[in-house]
Amino acid sequence: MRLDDTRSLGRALTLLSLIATDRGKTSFSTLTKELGLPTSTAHRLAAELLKHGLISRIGRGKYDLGVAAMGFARGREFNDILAEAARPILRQVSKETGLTAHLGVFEEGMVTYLVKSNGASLDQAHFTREGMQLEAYCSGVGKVLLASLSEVDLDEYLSAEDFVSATPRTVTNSCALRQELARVRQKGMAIDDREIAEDMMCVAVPLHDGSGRTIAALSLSMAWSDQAAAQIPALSLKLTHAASRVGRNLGYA
Amino acid sequence: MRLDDTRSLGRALTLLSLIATDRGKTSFSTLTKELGLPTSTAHRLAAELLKHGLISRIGRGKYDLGVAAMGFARGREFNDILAEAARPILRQVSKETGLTAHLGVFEEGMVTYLVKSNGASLDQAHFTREGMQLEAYCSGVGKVLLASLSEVDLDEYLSAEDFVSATPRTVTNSCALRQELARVRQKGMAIDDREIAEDMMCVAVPLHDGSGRTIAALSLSMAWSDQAAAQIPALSLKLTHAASRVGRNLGYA
DNA sequence: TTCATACTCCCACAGTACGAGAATTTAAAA
DNA sequence: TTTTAAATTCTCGTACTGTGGGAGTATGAA
Repeated sequence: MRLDDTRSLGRALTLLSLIATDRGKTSFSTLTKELGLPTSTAHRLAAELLKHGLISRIGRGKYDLGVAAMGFARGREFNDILAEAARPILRQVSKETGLTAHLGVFEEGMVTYLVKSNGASLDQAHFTREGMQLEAYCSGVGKVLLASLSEVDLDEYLSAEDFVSATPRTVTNSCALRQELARVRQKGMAIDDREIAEDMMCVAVPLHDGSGRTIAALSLSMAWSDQAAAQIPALSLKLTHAASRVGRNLGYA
Repeated sequence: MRLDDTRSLGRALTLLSLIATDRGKTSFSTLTKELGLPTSTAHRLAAELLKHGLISRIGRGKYDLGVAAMGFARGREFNDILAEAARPILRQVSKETGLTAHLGVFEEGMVTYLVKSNGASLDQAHFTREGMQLEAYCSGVGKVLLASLSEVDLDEYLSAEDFVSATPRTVTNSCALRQELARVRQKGMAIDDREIAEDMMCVAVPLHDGSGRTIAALSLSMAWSDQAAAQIPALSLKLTHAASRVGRNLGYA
C-alpha cells in the first residue's frame, strides 16, 4: 500500500484511538495538537466520526467514544477474535504437515487452548480439547508463554505452582525450569520432548502483537521418533511463519 | 460540511459498521458489492482498518471486528454515554430556566433517571436521584417513553402493572392511560399536571435516535401554578431543542 | 458584560484517493 | 497433482477530494 493513500482515514483512526484511550479526560484541541492536526482538519474528521456514532460529544471540547463503538464489543471477547483469526491458518498448517496444531493463551497460571486443528492421525495430543486448561510448565505452548512473563510474574508462578511429573522427563525443578525458559526466550521457540506424554513431542512458537509482546503461542504436536525430531527446525520455521500470518490477520504490522 | 469532504473516511466507516453488523457471516466481496465499492478501493480501506485493529481477518474473504474495537467497550455502557452527552445540555437548560431537568430511559417497565440537573430552587422534584427507578405511568418522562412502545409492548406493560394513585389526579385507569399516551404521541410531548406530587408539574419530550426511535426522554419540573402552566409551550420548545442538541452530541443527524 | 476557546466556514491548490484492469496469490474442487 | 474460481495485490494517469490557513461565529465561563 502506498503510504499516503489513506491519509484522512489513517488520521481519523489515530484520532479515534487517542479518544478511546483518553476517555474524554483531555480536551480535543490538546489531542489534535499532539497529533499535529490542523484545527479545521481535526474538526472535519471528528464530525464524520461523530456522524457514524464512533464518538460522542460530552461537553465543550470534550469527546468520548460513541454509541456505535459500544455495539462493537457486544458478546465478543478478545480470545474469540484471536481464535477466529488463527483458526484458518492452523487448519492449513495441520493439513500441510499432517500434525495437530494448537493455539493457547496464558490465563491464571494455566494454558487455555483456544484452537485445536487435528492432523491426519489421531495419536497426537488426542486428550486436548478447545477451551481446555492445562498446566503450563510441561507443554511447548506453556513454556513459550511462561518464557514471556516478566521476572516478577514468573517468580510468582514458580512459587505458587506445585510441579508434578507427567512423565519421567517432565521438568519439575524450578531452577531447571528457569534455565529452560531462558533457552526458550533466546531461541524464540520451545520443544516438549516427551515431557507431557511418553510418546509425544511438540514444537511451539510465540505470537507477538504489534509491540512485540507475546499474546499467545502456536504449537505442532507429533508422535515421538528420531525422524520426527529431525524435522523440528523445519516445523518451527513453518510455525513462525504461521504466527506472523495470524498476526497479520489481527492487524499487527 | 461539504458533502464529499470526507469520502474515504465515510466509506470506510460505513464498511466498518457493515462488518460489525454482519460479524463475518457474509463475504467481504458481497458486502462491498452492496456498497458499490470498487474492489481495489475496498481493499485499500480494509487494509487501513486492519492496520488500526478495527477489523480482523478470520478467513479468506471474511472479516470481523478487530481487537481495537474490543477495547472500546471496556466498562462502558450505552447509558453512560447517553448520560455524559446529555449532562452539559441539561445543565444549561436548568440554568436558563431555573427549573430541574431530568433525562430518563425505559428499563424493565420502569423509568431510570440517568441525569438530574437541579434548578434554582429545591422544591422541584427533590425526591429524585440519578440512577433511581420510578413508575412510568405517572411522570412526564414515563409517559413519553410509554408512548413510544409498540402495541404489544404496551399491552404487556398495561397488563403487568398495578397502578396506584400518587395523587388524586394520577391516571390509574388503563383505558384512560392509553388515550393519554395517544395524545402524547400526537403532540410529541407529555405533561404531568400534579399526577405524581400534589404541587408539581412537568413537561417532557422524547429524544430520538437517527432512525426516529425514542431512546430517552427529557423533562423540566416546576412547582405547580397557573403562570407556570402558561409557560409550558415555551418550555416544551426549549426542551425539544435541547433534545436535538443531545442527539447531535451522539451523532444522530 | 468580557474574554478565551471551541467550532464552522471559505476557497484555491496540492497531491491524495480513485478505480479499471492486469497480475498474482490462494483455497478448494476435480 | 492440475484446474478453476475467487480473493487479493499492483500499477498508474488523472479527477477531484481533502487540505489548511485564516476569517468569522458560537459558546461557555468568570
